[in-house]
Amino acid sequence: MAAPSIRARVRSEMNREIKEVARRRLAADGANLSLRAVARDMGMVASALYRYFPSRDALLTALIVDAYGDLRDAARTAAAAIPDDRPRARWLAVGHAVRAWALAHPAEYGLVYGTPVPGYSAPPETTAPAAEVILLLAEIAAAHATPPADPVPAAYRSDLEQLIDAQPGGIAPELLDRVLLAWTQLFGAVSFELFGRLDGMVAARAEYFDRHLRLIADLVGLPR
Amino acid sequence: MAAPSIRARVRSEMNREIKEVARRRLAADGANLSLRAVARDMGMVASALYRYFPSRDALLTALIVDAYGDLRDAARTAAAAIPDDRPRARWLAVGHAVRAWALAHPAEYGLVYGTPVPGYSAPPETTAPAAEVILLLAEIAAAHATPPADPVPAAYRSDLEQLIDAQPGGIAPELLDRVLLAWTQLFGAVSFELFGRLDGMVAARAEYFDRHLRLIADLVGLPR
DNA sequence: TGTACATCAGTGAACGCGCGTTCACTGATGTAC
DNA sequence: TGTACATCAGTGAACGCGCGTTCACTGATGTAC
Repeated sequence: MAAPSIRARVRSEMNREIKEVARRRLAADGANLSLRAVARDMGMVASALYRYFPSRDALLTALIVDAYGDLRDAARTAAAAIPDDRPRARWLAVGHAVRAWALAHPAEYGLVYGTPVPGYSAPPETTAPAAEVILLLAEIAAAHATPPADPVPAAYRSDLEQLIDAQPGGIAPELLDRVLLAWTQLFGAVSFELFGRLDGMVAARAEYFDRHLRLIADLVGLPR
Repeated sequence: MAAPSIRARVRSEMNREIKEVARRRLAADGANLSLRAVARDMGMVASALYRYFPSRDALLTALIVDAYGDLRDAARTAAAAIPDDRPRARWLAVGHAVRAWALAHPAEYGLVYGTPVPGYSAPPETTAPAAEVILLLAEIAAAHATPPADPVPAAYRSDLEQLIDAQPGGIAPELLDRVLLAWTQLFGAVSFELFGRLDGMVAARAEYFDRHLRLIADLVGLPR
């Protein structure tokens, strides 16, 4: 295979830089990304961006896919740093990594876990990356957790079974139930902090979040 | 006291109608409320709105205050419908009422519990109404719940003590801790559903939410 | 009860700004012979 | 190795739209005498 041409290398470097600049704009202005603002920051004319992304939505989509990927990497790295025989510590590490990533990249977090951007509907290519963190949580739980046996209502149970069919990994519905609940609560806690709901109430943010994580770990049945 | 003049009555009716129309626009377009769109929908010219609200932000603020009030009313009504000696049922009723209100008023919910609106910072008059649901949850819990004794980290404990000083109602810090956690998880679960995070995963939304609520009730220590 | 004046809701034009996207173009870089 | 041609990144003007806010104005409604 031939080495990529100079043009191709410059092109992909440009691609990267546009996204980088767009992330900064997102951080400054919130979710309403403006192509013209991105172009200004790059010292180009707005129409030049169309060489790289066919539309504003395409750029947004790329940012979303990147955000999921970054978040997954942060979570995976944190998990890998804890030995396999300390599942609870690993669980906590993943949770704290998710929070740390969100605090470091609030705009990207908002893009992905915040109010949907009006007029933008996430294309199918964003749905697979969206599930990555759940999968990681499920892995940790499946290997080590023993959730309390607890009957699951029928309609919801069939949702669980469909998920298990789609992503076979040998997890019991009862455990997947707990993993989903845990996943919802994990991101609920992060969003609350990030979107300012704790302002003026809880100053000890890290401690408060850690408390959530431990209760969630209990919920999933991870050994203490 | 004199009866309000016709002019005053018309004026307050107009005020009400503007907010009503704004809510509908919010529902259609998401959080980026446009004054001109509201004016169009009312069949007036945009500048006429300035007779009623001094700026777009003032209108947003009014909508936020109203939203908190509505949500509180929905929660209070649900609580009042359950006899005092069935605290767990009352708790579940409040939770389901919050979710139902959010599903019925997604835009207003997003305004209040979603990603902060860029360029708008909530003025102080919105902070008191924001706490209303917590207070209701705390009331139910304080009267009936016995949370597991559980040491609270020092920094976070002082947050709790400050909250108790600000709103004295004879609640123990250990219980307020659980109420805050419960409140975070309650709204986390609602937001997840509303912002589309469950799409393609959980179809049995009500059952899933109910599961959250029951676990949260356990967490707070409400008797079964 | 009638008249003069003040209040105030709503109009319409304008200011100055921002936006996404299109299009014909220039000029540099790469490719084929 | 040199030349002719194709590719393609970036420009700049333009289209058609939307926005919040201001301002002088008209005309109806209310108030004071």
